Amino acid sequence: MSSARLTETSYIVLGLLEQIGPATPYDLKRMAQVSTINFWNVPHTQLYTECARLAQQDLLNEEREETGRRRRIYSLTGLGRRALEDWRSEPTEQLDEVRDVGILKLFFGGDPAKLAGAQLEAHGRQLEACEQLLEQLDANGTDVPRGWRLALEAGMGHEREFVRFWSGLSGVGFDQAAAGSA
Amino acid sequence: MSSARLTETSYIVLGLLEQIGPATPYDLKRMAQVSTINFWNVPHTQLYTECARLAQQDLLNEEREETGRRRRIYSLTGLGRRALEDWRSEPTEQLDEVRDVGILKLFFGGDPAKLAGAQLEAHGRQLEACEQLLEQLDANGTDVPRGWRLALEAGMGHEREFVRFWSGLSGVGFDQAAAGSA
DNA sequence: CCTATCATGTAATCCGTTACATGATTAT
DNA sequence: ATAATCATGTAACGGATTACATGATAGG
Repeated sequence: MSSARLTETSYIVLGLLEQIGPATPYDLKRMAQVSTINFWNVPHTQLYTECARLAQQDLLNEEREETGRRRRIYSLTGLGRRALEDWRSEPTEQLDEVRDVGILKLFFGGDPAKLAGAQLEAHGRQLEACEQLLEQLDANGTDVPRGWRLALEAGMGHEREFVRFWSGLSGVGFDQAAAGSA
Repeated sequence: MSSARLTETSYIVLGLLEQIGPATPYDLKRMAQVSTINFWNVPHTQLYTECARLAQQDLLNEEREETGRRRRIYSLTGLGRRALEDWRSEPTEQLDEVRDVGILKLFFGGDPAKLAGAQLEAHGRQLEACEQLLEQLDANGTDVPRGWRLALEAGMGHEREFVRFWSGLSGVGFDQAAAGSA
């Protein structure tokens, strides 16, 4: 009913619910941890509030367990399903920024070599984690959605690009970094 | 005085002020448009409020024009300069996500080929804009800070990676995208 | 002189983060 | 049983986006 705008977080909730069916916010959290977490993390508290918000707009159905914990269980309504489909089927030209604190420090005069050391370390670990996740996906065979794999590969591409970029700076001192093209 | 935490936006303001000296928020906006804007945009209204906030913490000095518009002019205090230096000289292992709506749609089942079309278009334009900016930087020769160029090159690397990724999907229909490794 | 656009700012709203808190479940 | 960790949430706060609004400047 209320016409508050839908954010990316909204679509993450709608999309996850479409894939697993009725679930609690906590279920969504666990699911996100092995899927979107690599490129779009959403803290668990937001999943609770976002589910409630979407329910208010009749995009989700909300039920409560009769017994015990009385957890809230959410599922897509027809309206929610349509909102998701509309969003998904509309290609976007939106360009999102690669907001990276390491690059920001570099921009404002941080020491390239020192930054590169820390960043290479971190991105290397991240890349390994991605590779492990990829293996898991492969192990599960065909029942993992196409998009999961594609998004993971996209993320890994950027990780490799980060590694490439920082590698070029890792041996470079303060002075040499200034040198332009030969 | 008040001990509110400093955000990346704070450091952008501090950093820009270090480079141009005393300036109004509007000056900062114009400066950002030819420098950080490519990888970290900050809306102009935030520059006004952020300057005020930093002044309250004694990180910036605030003066007002005597005449006419009575614009506020900000400059770094010693405290501000030190805060910037501390932040900048501390390498970070922080990994920021590449939150991209196109990838998100892909993840949730958007059509790879359709998305690729729109995304290639947009990223292609962006890459061109980067190249033009790079030429401008080169034209200005040596008085453009080292970090500007490095950050721009980092951004361009990611743009090229986007192009590479979506290119791989542009000819792919709904069905073929499912095919794994041979 | 009138209009349009640029310049400059304020205020409200809302999302997202952080802090906190308690009920289950498992391990020892 | 008790401690520790996992599960499940609520509430406060603050930064960021959006909407609005008015004063200068330039073009016609």
